[in-house]
Amino acid sequence: MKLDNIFDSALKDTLFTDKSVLQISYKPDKIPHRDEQIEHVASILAPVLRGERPSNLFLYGKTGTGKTLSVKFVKDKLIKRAEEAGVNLRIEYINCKLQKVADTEYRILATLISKLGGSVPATGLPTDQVYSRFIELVDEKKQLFVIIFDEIDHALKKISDNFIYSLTRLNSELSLAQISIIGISNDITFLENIDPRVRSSLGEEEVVFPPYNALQLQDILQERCMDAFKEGVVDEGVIAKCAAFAAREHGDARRALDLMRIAGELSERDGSRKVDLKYIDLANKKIERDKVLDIVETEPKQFQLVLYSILQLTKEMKKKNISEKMFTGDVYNCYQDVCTKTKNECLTQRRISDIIAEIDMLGLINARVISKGRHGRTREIKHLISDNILDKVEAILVDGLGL
DNA sequence: AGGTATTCACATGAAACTATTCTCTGAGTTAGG
DNA sequence: TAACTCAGAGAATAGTTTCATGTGAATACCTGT
Repeated sequence: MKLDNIFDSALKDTLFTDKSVLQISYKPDKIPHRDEQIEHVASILAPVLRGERPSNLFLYGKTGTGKTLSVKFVKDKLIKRAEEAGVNLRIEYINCKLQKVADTEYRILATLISKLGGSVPATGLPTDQVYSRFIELVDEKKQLFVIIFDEIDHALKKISDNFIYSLTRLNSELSLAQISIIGISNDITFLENIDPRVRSSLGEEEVVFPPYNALQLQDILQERCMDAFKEGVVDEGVIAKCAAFAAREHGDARRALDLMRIAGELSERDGSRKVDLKYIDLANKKIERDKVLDIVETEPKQFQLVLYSILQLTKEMKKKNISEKMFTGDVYNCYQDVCTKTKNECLTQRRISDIIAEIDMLGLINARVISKGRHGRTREIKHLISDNILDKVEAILVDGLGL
């Protein structure tokens, strides 16, 4: 019986000792190649042990460079030491990217309050009341309060700058407690286009997390694989390749770990006793594939319509065997046809232009602005979806659009 | 031939409009005293 | 009477349209040799 085999192998032949080690949520007890940053952060925050307010701190670096991990690491140690030293210290971590948790001013305050042990209704209260409730709670005893805003750029896109600004100015209103803010962002340009007042108050100190290089990634993987996999399952070469893959993607450690985990899962499913080189390739494809499919599926209808039009046009071009270059105008015409056919409302060219630019940002298409001289300026568009998932993508689109 | 001016087909920006979701207020309701 | 609920006014927000302006180079048009 085939099923039995599957279940049997799931029970017996697992390659992992502890898969969670490779998951993002895992907190290792050492963080290789981040000593400098960790020390820096620690030295900035150290004054809390003397009961002084530390400077506000701003961290940036691309995804998967260990920002969150390092901060949490320092946070835990610091809390421990503060307890020993008898300092009243609170450090709260908030991820602004998680919608429903903290992507509006109100919600951020609400989460903070609930972490402080208070409670507010999920909705219905005026924001300034929540605000004063928060102040009240913080100020009820002498303490240092450090708030960590992860992915702060996400929040500030939606919320007005002066929320953070007023948070930083809050100290003057507090008599007993003191507040410090740690902002984490993976968009380096983010600080440049916000209110300068916020910039200077938030960025009293800055720490940059550079991307890992291939060798460092290799170290990290090595370390984790020792705990995650059984012995002899993963070869040196496999780790090296995995590191190389991730290093190409701006040194994203998260990516490297995902790759490793999925490669492990795939080879386990195959009943292999080792994680082979080929599984890294497979895993890479799978990640890519899942990412693309996920994007296509979750984008709004108008995006799907545009993407569908682009795919249709590519097909037509191939049939007629002309070069597969297409321009905004072509796409718009095709899009209009598709809209009438599917009875969707048709947006302006202006909007489609923006949508095309956005799909470009998502990496599904390549849209380059070129000038064709007398024949105007336009975008030259080409889709980047690899052939082996084209059918799947199309199926999703057809399904989603009710064609 | 070489230089300048035009012109195309959109790109890019700003402002206004619209529909939907959130916030906030006060009236009405409930339960306990 | 205090607490709670809930409808509807008003504000915030996202997505879009309208209007306006900008852009790079192939091409048309000169100009003097």
